[in-house]
Amino acid sequence: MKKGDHLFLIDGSGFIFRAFHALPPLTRKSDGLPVGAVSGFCNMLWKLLTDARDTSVGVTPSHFAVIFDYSARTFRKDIYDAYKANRSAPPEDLVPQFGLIREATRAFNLPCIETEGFEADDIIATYARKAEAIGADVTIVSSDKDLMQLVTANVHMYDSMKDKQISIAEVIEKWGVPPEKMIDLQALVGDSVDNVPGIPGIGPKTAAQLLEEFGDLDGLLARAGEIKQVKRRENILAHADQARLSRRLVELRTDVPLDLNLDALVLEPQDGPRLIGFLKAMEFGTLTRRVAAACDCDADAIEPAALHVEKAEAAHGPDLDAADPNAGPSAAPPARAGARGKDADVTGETSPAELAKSRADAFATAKIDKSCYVTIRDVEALDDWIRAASETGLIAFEAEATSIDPMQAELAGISLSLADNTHTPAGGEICSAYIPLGHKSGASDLLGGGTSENQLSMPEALERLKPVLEDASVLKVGHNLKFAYLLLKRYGIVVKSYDDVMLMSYVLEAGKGGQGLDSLSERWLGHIPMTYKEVAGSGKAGVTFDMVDIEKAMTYAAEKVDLALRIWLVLKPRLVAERLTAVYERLERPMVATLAEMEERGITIDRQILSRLSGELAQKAAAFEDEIFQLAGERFTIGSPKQLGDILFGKMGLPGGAKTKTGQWSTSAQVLEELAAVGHELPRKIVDWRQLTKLKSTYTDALPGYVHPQTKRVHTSYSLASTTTGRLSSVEPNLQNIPIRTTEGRKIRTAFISTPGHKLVSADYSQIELRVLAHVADIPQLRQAFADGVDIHSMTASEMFGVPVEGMPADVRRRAKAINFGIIYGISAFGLANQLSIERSEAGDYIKRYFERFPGIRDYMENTKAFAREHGYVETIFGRRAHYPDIRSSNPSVRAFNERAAINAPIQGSAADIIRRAMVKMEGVMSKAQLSARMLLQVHDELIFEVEDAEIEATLPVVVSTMEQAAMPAIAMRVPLKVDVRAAHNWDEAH
DNA sequence: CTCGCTAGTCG
DNA sequence: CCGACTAGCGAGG
Repeated sequence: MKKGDHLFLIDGSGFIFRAFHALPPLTRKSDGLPVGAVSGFCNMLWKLLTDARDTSVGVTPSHFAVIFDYSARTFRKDIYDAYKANRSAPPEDLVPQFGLIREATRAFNLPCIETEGFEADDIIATYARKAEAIGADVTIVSSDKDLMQLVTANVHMYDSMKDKQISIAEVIEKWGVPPEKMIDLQALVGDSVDNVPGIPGIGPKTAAQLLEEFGDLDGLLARAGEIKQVKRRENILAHADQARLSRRLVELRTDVPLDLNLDALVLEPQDGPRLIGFLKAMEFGTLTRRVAAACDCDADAIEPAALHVEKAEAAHGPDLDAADPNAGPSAAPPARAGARGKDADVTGETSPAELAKSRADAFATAKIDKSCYVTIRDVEALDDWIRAASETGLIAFEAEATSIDPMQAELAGISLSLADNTHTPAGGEICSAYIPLGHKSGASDLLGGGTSENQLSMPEALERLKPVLEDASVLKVGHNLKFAYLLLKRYGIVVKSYDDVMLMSYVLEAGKGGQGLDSLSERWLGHIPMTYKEVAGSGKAGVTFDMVDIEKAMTYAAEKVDLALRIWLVLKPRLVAERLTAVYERLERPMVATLAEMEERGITIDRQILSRLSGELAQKAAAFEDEIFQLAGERFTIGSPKQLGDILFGKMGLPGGAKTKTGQWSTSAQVLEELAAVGHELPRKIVDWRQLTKLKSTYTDALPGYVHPQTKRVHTSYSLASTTTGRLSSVEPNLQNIPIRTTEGRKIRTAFISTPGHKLVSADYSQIELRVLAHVADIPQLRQAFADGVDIHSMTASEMFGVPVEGMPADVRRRAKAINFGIIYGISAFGLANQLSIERSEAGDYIKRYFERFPGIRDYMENTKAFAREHGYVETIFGRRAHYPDIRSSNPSVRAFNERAAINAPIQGSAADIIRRAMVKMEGVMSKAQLSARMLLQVHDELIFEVEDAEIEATLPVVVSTMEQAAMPAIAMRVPLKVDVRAAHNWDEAH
């Protein structure tokens, strides 16, 4: 150790007692072993080891040790027999945790120090003084007053639970004397807990005053006769020896023989797998996840460690304070160690599945009590909630705003929900609060409504909330967190460490129903929540949330977070039980921040181009309308399929083809094309008119309306949980269906442009779904074709029809291409016949021939169907599940439809997983390569970036390799992935 | 004003 | 034949 180093000394014994009383009585899930203090201890160590700079310690440790009391007689007992004789046995629930905390220390690869005959405090004192002598700085992690005598300019204390540093000034503030006089002060005051006698009638205030006047204890005892107060003078004179004895008891020894010298305390790197093994054995899921992420380990692959400590008897914890001190609504958070009911988790569960079940059962019937919801209107109450969140490390939150568009919304308020003990679901206290921040006075105010009275100022509240929202050691729970994430990012808060119950449910139940908070609440809690409409009205009578009466808003907002927290408690163990944690952690949760950033960036569109196109389309469409009315002999609504059908198949008597499922004549493009092909003029013009009006109404007219007033860009919103297969979807506007297949439509893409000095880069996977098929079904010819880089449709045509690839007629290839797509879609003769406009029997022959050539594909399809029938779901190569409950339907067409979807889902879903992996990795890859490329859009198999001109050349290969390697290392694909990439100033030319 | 239907855009 | 979203129409509240 040298000058400038920084030694952290953890008062392990002190921490155990304090954590035991301050933290919720957490028990290990599987056997009810009390582990609350161990959990708090591990979280603290992790935070100090990874994040100490961000705490109020403000420095990173170079040396680190955890010090414990050696549970035997100490030298103080020899001095004074009654020393610590008042101490009662530690609480029953704490006993097994002593050993576990020592194990935890070793699992963190930290020195675990204890010396017979000395208390932890003496060892700490010895190390601190030695380090100080060398010129190193010391932080003692403890809030014990007995250690305050050690504080100097270079030795500080740190209260980890309050995140507060204790330096000279804090000691003076608290005790009225500087640290070096703490020994004398304690000698005068005594300590009834430790049986340090002191002098009767002298408390901290008097002691400080006396020391101020007489300098120190010796000075005081020598001149005690000068004291005016009779009783006080007599007490001091009578108990002078007692005070001297007390001083010997409280003064810490700095000469303890040390087994490890200072250099041996140097901070060693973490042994990730070992630590994860311990944390898994303790069932500390959140911390396991964090550690795994930090050390880039796969937690799922690590076995829980075998603990050396004897497993305690599974027992209920003691019923601490039975009464709830916070009965009745108040703006105070639920008591930390307060009332708790039956601990449903301790009733003998042994497996994650059983825990998941008991949680689900407990919550399915738990009553939701809205009477405990509160409004936070003052800083004190807010601070109480924030402190409680920091202590429990878990809080549900939601941002309420004036719009469902996070790019336009203004914050109206924030709701919070805390559980006093996350492992006492049914009986535990879950309570919620709403912090109104931007509410306006009601509409009755003719002046238009000013800011409502009696709410916290938004900047002040956000300043206080920011640290906890950005604190990686406090898990934030929410529903559809991307909304709050993006909204708060606009307010300067970047939420760190979160769980999204919408995504958790999506991973568990995609295909089984909606993932809205209302659906989840009904499904898991049997509770139907208030609707937004009930609170804010709708349509003409609707108001923005900031105009809603605060009491009403509070109930609605507080209920939402209450539900989110309960759903989290139900779903979190289910993820583990169903072995879906990796899917959630790798493919879902990281997408929240990735997509929020893409949405925030948006893309520039050229409104002039769109406006010019709109004009052209309007002119052309008008010309078609005239001609259509001429040919029809009357004016009618061309856009009405019903009216159009009457004209074509009624009045004009054309041969009607297909009917829709409601019995109407179909006027689909396919029907009209067939009529046009046999020489009818009107259907052709209808088809053309439809194309023009579609382009105009859906794109050229609509897109400019989405340009953001401030950013001047278009910000789509991606939905992470609306498809069964794992694909994203894009809304408001949908930027995943911008035209490309016709030259007219394609022009719209020229309106998507890069900012000056930049280009748009489009990178798309080539044939990713067929490659996935070749991988999962393991088809030799397909694998070979992709390995050789040959045209896959030509290869298919060649195999099926015996036509050489060289000089293949375009039509033969077209048919093979349709068959290839059909295969991915769970082919049917009906569908293929429709697609190719051929007879169903002919399509059937094609399929038969295809399966003869590629029997592995038929096997894959049959196996997938059988799996889906048996399990009700299918899986992607990364383990994502897509559920098809109707695959067992007795209705043959419903069943067949579900079978086709089930065949398609692993293919489409695996491709979706691959591009998700690429997206999650992309940002880190770019920053590592010191490139500033910004990912803007995702279109299923394509990513669009905006890249500075000077960096294009360097960026393209990075994009390509990140995308092509995206399946690795989780899956080594049997076929290569191929990515095509181009840069240009607009999307049309880049694609 | 809401909702289902038809149609058409994309991968 | 798979997966999405949106516009316009028109029926029903």
